[in-house]
Amino acid sequence: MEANEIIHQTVRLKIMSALNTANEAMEFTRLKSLSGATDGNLGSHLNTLEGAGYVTVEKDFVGKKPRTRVTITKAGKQAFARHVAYLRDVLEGASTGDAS
Amino acid sequence: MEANEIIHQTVRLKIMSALNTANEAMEFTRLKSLSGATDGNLGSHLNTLEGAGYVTVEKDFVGKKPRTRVTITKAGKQAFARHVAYLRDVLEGASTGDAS
DNA sequence: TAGAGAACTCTGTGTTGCAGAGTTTATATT
DNA sequence: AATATAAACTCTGCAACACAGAGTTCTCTA
Repeated sequence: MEANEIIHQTVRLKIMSALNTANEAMEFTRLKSLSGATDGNLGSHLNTLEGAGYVTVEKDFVGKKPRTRVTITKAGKQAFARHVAYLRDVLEGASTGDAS
Repeated sequence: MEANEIIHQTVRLKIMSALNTANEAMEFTRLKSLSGATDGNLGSHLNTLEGAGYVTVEKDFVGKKPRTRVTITKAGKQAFARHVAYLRDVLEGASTGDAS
């Protein structure tokens, strides 16, 4: 089993976990305070996740304020679940892994 | 709670987890096959971990062959346990964290 | 008109991770 | 004696990354 380096990165791991748990769209602002990232940084991480097909990003306006909402995709959920399984494996020494 | 970036890196996470589980010295060669890292890379990761005080590295000779053995320290065990707790927190959405 | 907030994009800097080459020491092989 | 092999490195690039911070667009509010 292999680590998913896209998901493993700490900021993205927080984002993916939050989205996975929420199971519904979350706002940019929410993710920002949750992850502690700056605007630019968060935008870039979301681009990475979107590029991987793990999240979708929708922009609309509420009244006149822009709103960006992020939702985890099916592929994202699967990749996340797989990575969590990988972590469990590694952390519990469950892998008897001798790759030699 | 904060991520431990030293431990979080995938190769080092594997190493720390293996050492923590083994609870005794492990050989360089073993860690190499286990982590999949190249010689140089593994050496450098071990330096990082040693520099952080998470492992001790002992060199000796068995017969005439050099042997490097790596052992997790008390501080290493603590840091590892804390990071695992952090991961559990993040992964289970246990942190209601709003850092705003 | 002057802020303020949302959600960026862009640029620059510093840090990493990694492969691969070269090094040391010692044994085994021819 | 010469060669090869193994262990465990160090060193040198290179490419990717994370991050801060500045600048931008749009709109509302004071």
